[in-house]
Amino acid sequence: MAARDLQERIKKLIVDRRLASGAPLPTEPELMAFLGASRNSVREALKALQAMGIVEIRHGFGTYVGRMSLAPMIEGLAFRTVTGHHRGEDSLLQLLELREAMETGLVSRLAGRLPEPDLVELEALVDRMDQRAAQGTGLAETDRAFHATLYRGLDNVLLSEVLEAFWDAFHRVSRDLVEVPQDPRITCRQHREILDAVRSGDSLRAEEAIRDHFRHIRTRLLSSAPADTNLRPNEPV
Amino acid sequence: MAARDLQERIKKLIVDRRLASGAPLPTEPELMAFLGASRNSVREALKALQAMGIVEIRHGFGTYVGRMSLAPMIEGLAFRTVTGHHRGEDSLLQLLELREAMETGLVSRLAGRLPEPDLVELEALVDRMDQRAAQGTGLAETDRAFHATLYRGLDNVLLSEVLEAFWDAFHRVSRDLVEVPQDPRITCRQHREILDAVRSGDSLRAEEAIRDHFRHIRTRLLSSAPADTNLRPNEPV
DNA sequence: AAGAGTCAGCTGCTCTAACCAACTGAGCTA
DNA sequence: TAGCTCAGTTGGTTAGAGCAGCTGACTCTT
Repeated sequence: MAARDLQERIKKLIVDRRLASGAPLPTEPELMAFLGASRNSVREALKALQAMGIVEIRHGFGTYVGRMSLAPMIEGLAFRTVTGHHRGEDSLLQLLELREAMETGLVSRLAGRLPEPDLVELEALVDRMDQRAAQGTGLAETDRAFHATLYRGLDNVLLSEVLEAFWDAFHRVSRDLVEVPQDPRITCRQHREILDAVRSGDSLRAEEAIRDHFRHIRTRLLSSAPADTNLRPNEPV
Repeated sequence: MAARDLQERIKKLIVDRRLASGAPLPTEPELMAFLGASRNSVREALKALQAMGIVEIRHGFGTYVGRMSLAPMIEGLAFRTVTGHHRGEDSLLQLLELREAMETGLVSRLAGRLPEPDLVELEALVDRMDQRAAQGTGLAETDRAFHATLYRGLDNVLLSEVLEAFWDAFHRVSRDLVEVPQDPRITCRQHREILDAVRSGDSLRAEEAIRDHFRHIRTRLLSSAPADTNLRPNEPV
């Protein structure tokens, strides 16, 4: 009865006092007095809020209002996908489809509207991808950066974060769950095509380029071995 | 040091033992023994997992693997939006744009592909909306049901849940944060247009119908008074 | 014999009190 | 002045006791 309330009351405290991200919360003893609960209960509430990214706890320093990133969502999504996969559902494929649905819809409204600096940055990223592909290094980082930079142009922080969150969840799960046969050169070519299409301002071409990119990933996914040997659903943060 | 680990180890336990949603977890004493931690620490870890929807705790009964719904994500998103709004950001508008971006992209691929039973159900919903509009009753429920039923046809549970989550977050925040001038008849008309467009199989028309719907909501949002009187960021569940 | 009431036992929930560990900053020392 | 040390703050962890919700078997009544 009390526990659920404590969380709500702490959230209410944050809102009422207009505490911004990074602002310090009352210390545990202060919260005990304010909420009229034992230290234990207060801590459990804080832990739950921490798990939601609402609060950030620093040992020996204090508790602060969290940055409220979508990190907890990634955790939850990743875990959900892993368990679903183990139960024989196509959860990973669904996650990929979710990304595809969003990105195909979004890239078309980006076509021709991306400012030159962003295009340059994307160009540089694709070049870097080429280098890495030649070296045989992993493309994950640059791929993530490419997608992040691309949708930054939408001028909607929330939207960008959601897209990145889905990217993170997908890659974390697919890395741990399936053996993906890499194919760097094709990936590079597809990203360059996406970039060119966006630059040209041709919405349909851009959309098709994204769709092609995802089709490639999906194919790799479906043709991959389950590789279910050693489970490790999550890496330590 | 230990606390973060405990969560991971409990998650690992769920994965390793292939526990499905609803399956019982070890009791607190058993977890204490298994994890080699005190009761308190175990409980804090469980509370955090509960906040993420990974675990479900039933007083006097036991702890179980949770349904891993996106409810926690709604919580987090809603809170984030509320605090952002108070800080003068257009967080609520961003949330609405996020929904619009997703739905415009998705409705086009639904056009002409929705099975007849779903169309009938949508028809019934719009009729019900008409009734309620005439009575002056709230449209929220039927609106939610309409959008949920619409995207059910995508055959992607995750996608549907994400859309519903965004719907929930948006409506919860907008209900608490701004005074929205209702306009039931226009809303009804727009939903009927969406339905007709989808039924006709005309992708572009469907997309435009959705866009029109959101444009209407956005207008109401921007023209509304802040209504910042009595904050209540979240209702008790 | 069938039904309702009761109680013992599980479960998780809350509290108290003590100590451990990380960090800060004032004061001391070289 | 530069560096160290140490006291005081903060959160982290443990222990043990009692409270509260639920289940199932046992008993008493009908």
